[in-house]
Amino acid sequence: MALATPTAVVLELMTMGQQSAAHLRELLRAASPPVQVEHQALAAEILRCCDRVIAAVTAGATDKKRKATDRGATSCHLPAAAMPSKRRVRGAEAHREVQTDTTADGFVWRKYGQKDINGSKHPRLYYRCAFRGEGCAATRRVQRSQEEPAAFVIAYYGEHTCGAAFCQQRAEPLPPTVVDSGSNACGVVSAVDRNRDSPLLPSLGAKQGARRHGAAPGDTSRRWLSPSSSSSYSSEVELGTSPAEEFLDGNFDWEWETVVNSLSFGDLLH
DNA sequence: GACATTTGACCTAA
DNA sequence: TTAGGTCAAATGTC
Repeated sequence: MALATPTAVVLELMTMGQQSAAHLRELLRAASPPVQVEHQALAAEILRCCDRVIAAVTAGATDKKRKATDRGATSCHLPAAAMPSKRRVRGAEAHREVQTDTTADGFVWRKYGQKDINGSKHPRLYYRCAFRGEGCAATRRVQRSQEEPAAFVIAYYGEHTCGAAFCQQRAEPLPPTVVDSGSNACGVVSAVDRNRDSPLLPSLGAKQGARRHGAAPGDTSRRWLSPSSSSSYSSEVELGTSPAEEFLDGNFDWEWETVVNSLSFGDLLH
């Protein structure tokens, strides 16, 4: 999904959200019997947030044009996370997505770095495909939007050869989708905690087991166990958790958990 | 003990 | 020279 500039994407999404919120507000106003005042206030609050984000992004874009020759992202109102990469010449050209609440995309990623970025209060996280050892060179860069904490700007680099080759060789393909907690700043209970006792996901929380079985090969190879060497390799689900407090503190230090469960994907997804 | 994550250092493009 | 991207040793967790 190749998108336009991140700024355009954010604007488009926020405009959609704004329209939806406005629609919701009108529905609540016209509701019969009348809904509670708090509900209307909530819709109005959502609308205000959208307005503010759009205003901020628009201002940032204007500022960016004005300072086109200025390298410093710090001087720009636009969140650094939404800025086009100033440089990314290693590897294939990226495409970029903005996702809300989740960074899950159906692939298994391994974090290999984190960097504080100038002008952004949230660090940028670097992931590479967990199956790098199988020759998959895909990487991605994840950064939470400064203006919209629930939104992640995710840039992808390289192509997944694991999905096309490695995964298809297996009787049990990698999950085509991901169970994700919906990392956000709204105090959502982490998926791990939620699922730990779930009868559907009996082995969630068996983090160590996930590491031993699921884990990705290659990379700094001495520490990576090839899935093909594991007799009990099973489906993996990547879960992102983001304690609201930590995020609000600007730490953005959520933990990615790679969790193995013994269920089929069909079971997992239904 | 085995593995994932963290984080400081290094590399390199702009 | 600066700062984004990556590496790899140290550390933490199970």
